[in-house]
Order: sequence, then C-alpha cells, then structure tokens
Amino acid sequence: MRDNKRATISDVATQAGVSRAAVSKVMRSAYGTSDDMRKRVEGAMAALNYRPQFAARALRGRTYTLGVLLPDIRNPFFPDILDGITQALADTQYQPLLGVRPSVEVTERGLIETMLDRKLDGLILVAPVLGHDYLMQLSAMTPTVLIGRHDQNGGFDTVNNDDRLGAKLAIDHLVAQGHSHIAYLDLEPLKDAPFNPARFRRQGYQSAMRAHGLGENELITVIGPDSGSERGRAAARQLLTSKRRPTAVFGWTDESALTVMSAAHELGLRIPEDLALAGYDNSRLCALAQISLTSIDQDAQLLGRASARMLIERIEGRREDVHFVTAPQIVVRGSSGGARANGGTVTTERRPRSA
Amino acid sequence: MRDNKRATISDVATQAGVSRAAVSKVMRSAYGTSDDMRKRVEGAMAALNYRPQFAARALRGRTYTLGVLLPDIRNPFFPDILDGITQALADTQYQPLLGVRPSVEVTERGLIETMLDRKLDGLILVAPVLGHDYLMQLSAMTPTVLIGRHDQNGGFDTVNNDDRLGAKLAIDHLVAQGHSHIAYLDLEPLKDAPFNPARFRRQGYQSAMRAHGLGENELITVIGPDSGSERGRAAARQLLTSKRRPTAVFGWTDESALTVMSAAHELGLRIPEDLALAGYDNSRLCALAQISLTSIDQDAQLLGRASARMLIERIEGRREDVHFVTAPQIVVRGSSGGARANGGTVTTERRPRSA
DNA sequence: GTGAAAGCGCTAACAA
DNA sequence: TTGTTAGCGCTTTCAC
Repeated sequence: MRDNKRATISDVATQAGVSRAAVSKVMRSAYGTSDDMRKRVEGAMAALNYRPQFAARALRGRTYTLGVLLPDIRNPFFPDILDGITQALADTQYQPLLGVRPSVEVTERGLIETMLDRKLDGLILVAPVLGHDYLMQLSAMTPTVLIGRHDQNGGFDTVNNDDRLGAKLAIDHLVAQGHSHIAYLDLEPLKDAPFNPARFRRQGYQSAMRAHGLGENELITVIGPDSGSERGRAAARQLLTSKRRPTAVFGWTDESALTVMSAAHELGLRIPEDLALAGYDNSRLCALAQISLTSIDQDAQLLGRASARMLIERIEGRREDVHFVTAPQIVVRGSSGGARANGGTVTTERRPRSA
Repeated sequence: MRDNKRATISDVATQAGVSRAAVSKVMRSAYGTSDDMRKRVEGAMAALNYRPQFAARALRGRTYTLGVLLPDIRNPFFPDILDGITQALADTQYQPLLGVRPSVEVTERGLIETMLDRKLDGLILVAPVLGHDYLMQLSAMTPTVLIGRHDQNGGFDTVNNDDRLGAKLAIDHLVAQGHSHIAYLDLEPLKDAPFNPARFRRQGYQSAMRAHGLGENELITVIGPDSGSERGRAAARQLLTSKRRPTAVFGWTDESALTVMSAAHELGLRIPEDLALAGYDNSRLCALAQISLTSIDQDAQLLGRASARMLIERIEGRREDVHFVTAPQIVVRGSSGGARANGGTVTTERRPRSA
C-alpha cells in the first residue's frame, strides 16, 4: 500500500469533468477560469484529497520552495531568523527548505549546489562567507537575498541591522556606566567577505571610542569565528589576565561575550564590579538570571520576515536591488551594572514590534 | 543567463557517444555497464559539469532526500542529533531536508504532508507527539525512524537512550551527595504519545527513589512542555517557595533544570548548598562556568548517526523493526556539589565515542 | 552490454 | 473560457 492510491491531476480532472489543464489553472489561480469550473475542481480536489507533487511541478515550473542557508543552527540568533521567515511564508504558497552548514570545513558552495539541483525558486543566505563574485554569479541564476552582509551592487538584496549604530549604543552605555577601558571582541577578518557585520561593529566601536575621546584605549581581541572553542577560551583568558585588562568588554556576538564571562567566572572576577560585559544579538540566553547579559537586539524575526518578503518580490519579477536595514536597540541587564546585578531585570524592554 | 546552459542527461549522452539510458545506469551504478562506457560517461559528466536534477529523478525513482523533522531548533540537544545525521549521510548519496515545527500550535502533520509531497525517500522524526496509529499509517507509506519514542510494533524503527537508566544515574548521584528530598521536573503527560522519554525518566526516578527507601519523598512537578515560558517559571518559583522545598531537583531536560536554576538565583538560593540540580541531555550550556549543570549525556550525535543508518537500511529493503538503545552517562558538575561549585570542572568526562 | 521508447505528473503554448 | 498537445529530465522495461 506504499503511496499507490495518491490522486493525480488526471484523477481530479476526470472527477470534475474538466481537462487537466483546467485543474492546473485553478491550482495556480491563473487567468481563464470561470467560477463554476473553479468550484467543481476544488470540490474534486477535496473529495480525492488531492495534493500536487512538487517534483512534477518542478520539472516545468516553480517548486514553491525557498532555500534557507544557515551557517550554524546552535547560535540562538539564527532560529529567530528562521521563525521570521516561517511567519512571512505562512500566508503564501512557498515553503522553506533548510540547509545547515554542518561544520566550518564544509563549504557553503556544496549546500548551494544541492539547492540548485532541487530547482528551488530562490535562496536566503544567512551570514554567508562567500565571495562577492560568487554571489553575483549565483544571484544571476537564482533570486537571492543575503542576511548579514553589507555588500552592494551585486544583483541581490540584503537585510541587516545597523551594525555601526548597534556598536555605538553599546559603547555609549558602557561609557555612561563610567568605563573608559573598553575592549572589543572581534571576528577574525574574512578575506572573502569583507562586508560582514563584525567589521561594521568594529568600526562602530572605534568611532564611538574616539567620539568619547577614548581612542587611545581601544583594544581589539580576535576571539572568533568559534569563540566557544579552546582557542577562543584561551584568547578570553589572555585578555583577562593581561596587564592592560579592560574594565569592560563588548563582544561582537553574545557567544563571544559569554566566553569572556565564563573565563571571568573561572578567574574569580566579579561581574559587573570587576568586569562589565555587553554582547550582540540579545539571544535567549541573555535573559537567564545567572547570565543576565546586556546585549544589542537586532530583531532577528523582523530580519527573517523582511528577507522572505523581499525574496518573493524578486521571484515575482523585481529586478532592482533592495537593501533593508533595521534599527538595533540596547537591552540593559546586570552584566553591565545597568540593572541590579542579581535581578536580571531588563530596564530597557524590547520595543513593540512593527510588521 | 538564468540557468539556461545547465547540462542534461542528453548532453552527457551525446558527448560520450552513448544513449541516455546508459548514462542513467552509470549514475545509479546499475547492472549492465562496461568499464569502457563508464569511463567515457564519467568523463563527459565532468567535462560538462553535469549534475542530475532531483525533480526529474523524483518523478520516476528516488529523490535521495531524507526528511528530518525537528520539534525545536532551539534546544541545543537537537542540533547535535542533526550533526550525527549529517555525518552518517556524508558518505552516501542521500541529503537531509529539514523541517522545523515553527510553534507548538502548528501540527507536525502539516510538515509531514509537505515532505510527502516532495516524495522524500524516508523520514526521521525527532520526538514527535503524533499518535501511534498515525505513525503506523505513515510508516506503511514511507520508511520511518523515530528518535525519542519508545513505541514498539509500529512498522517503524526507534532510536533512544535508556531513559530509565539515565534517571537512575541522576538519582543515585544526588543520593550519594546526601540528598533525600529530590524532586522531579516532569513534562505534561502527552495523551497521544504515552511512550515519550519523559515518562520513562519519571519511572526511572520513581523506582530509584524507592530503591533508596525514599519513596515517601517523591515529588513530581510538571514544568513542560515549554519550561521557559512564564507558566514554567511560575511552576519553578512555586516549587522553591513551598513548605516542602526539596534539597535537590532532577529535571527531565536541561532546559527545565535551568528554569529552576534561574528561579533559585532570583530567590537568593545558593547552588549547590541550598539546592542541588541535575538535568538531562548534557547540552552545551551545561558546561558554561556560570551554569555548571550536572547532566545526563545521551550522546545525541550517536542517536543521529544510528537513525540515519537505520533509515537507509529500511529504504534499501529491510522490513523488520529495529530498536536501537544507547547507554546514558552522567556528567557531574558544580550544580550538584559533585565538583567545586565555582570551577565547573567535569569530573566524569564524556566517554570516548564508538562509531 | 547497450539503446529505443514509453511515461512519471505537471505546466504552458496554442487552438478551439 | 476551455481543451489539446507537447514536452520538462530522468528512469525503466524490453528488445537488440
């Protein structure tokens, strides 16, 4: 009984007394269908419990499937993006197909090839490390939207938060708390992808420090890409045991800030008294009472929703590049001394969300 | 230039001077191909940069795509399973296609239908809450493997750790630390899915407590399914402020234990002095110095690898049900007082992994 | 061992 | 507005 009585378009056509083409038209709500016919066809589809097969559609037309490439399913920031994408797609015919880069070694290209083999209608690439040229080629073949890349003029859309502003918010806050020695935890520079968020956050950090007259105190430590690794932890320990130990640290992601928090804990440093901390992404962990990490919220769900909508626009014909940017907000918690250290109280609540 | 020069099987056949059928055979390494021919075909495929289209294959034969249904991408336990699946699939022709249940309200059935529409060759369902009958129907149509369900005789395979044993390990440890009032954080009973892990862990808790002569001290608090929600947090606070406050708590997942840890923190309780904690899954968070949560490791990667291999066996023809069970291990950390509270030292290291 | 031919379920010209 | 017809790229008998 393996799937052998699944209804096809011909069954529906027979049942409704129309041609297969008519059924196809009704499905795609294409031009040239009378109300009568639509009703009969819809009745037949329901009666036969008909569902179109994607493989057959794909061979001729669209797959109604969008590829979503995530670099890392573990960073809690990315599932929020996925939620946003799912929300935006809920009212449409489109479905997301997920690809997750299993490790840093595996190239993203392989995954993209796979999605191309499956004839997906479009691609959402989250924080890809692919070079600009490759992305241009790719987007010439398939509608593409990037999240977390500031590249321009590539034939693809981008969706970002204002990374420079986010960094400024963090530094302004730490300075307001009385800090002048503030370090920045940076991602290792990506040769292929210079327009990555870490770079813009670093620029925001630098210009904010200078604006406060603290340019001489700038201290940048590379801790990524995998700050949870032994290498990342070693970098954190080194930062905290150096002569020039900062009194505050701003991490390019929450993960990087947490690595430093963990190291501080092991070294017996009190937070925020001995060391203030702020991260980026406002991922769920930040709110845990034991963590209580001040962080920059870039509204991942909104990024996801926007990317899905923009991709569909592209699929339906838009040609000009669109670059969508959201405004980050700071969420102050105990780690920066902005709220009582034990309470984990959020003094700056997440803003109400627009569309 | 939208994808219009992609080589097809005909192009390869022409280039190699053979028939299309011959090319197809080489691809599937089917019977009846001479070495000569294979060489020429492979040369032509390489020269033309040929890649078969999945949609076209799907219409006639296999899709070489396996559906993986995850209930929750945020729980760090699940990405580990996914890693295992990816590893096992790396050497095969098969690719995973991910479906993630976007919210508790969305039924898993919708996602499964979608995968069926795409003619996937088989399904790995992680911790589904679907009824036994539905799963039987499903597995009659499509090869299916379940992770995190102890159902038997359903026409599908299952992959689990020994949940009863895992719970026993946790209770034995807490008792050895001198505790006699140990509470269990439970998942709300699932009517449709009685054979879920939480139930087996509860049974393990109960029988271990009785074995230690502590049957009268049993205390079960429902905190799931979403222990991070306000309801879950309220349950945690209630547990910790009640007259019969336990001195130790064993959570059915790490997430549930963390919710209690967070509540304890807010109430000013010291860990492990005032309250000892143990969780289940040994997810990455447990190792963070500020968290340092004792937990039961069920080797998610192994579960993932096993499920992928078993599914492929089924696809290639196995008919009998197989039920794979792994042995859990306890990883002792500061939260249970088994290691120095501040150090987060792991006294029981993760075991070396076998295939 | 190899190739010709039919057809998977659907879409998109075009004709009616 | 509707139906007819020809494929999309691949797999699969079944002759040769």
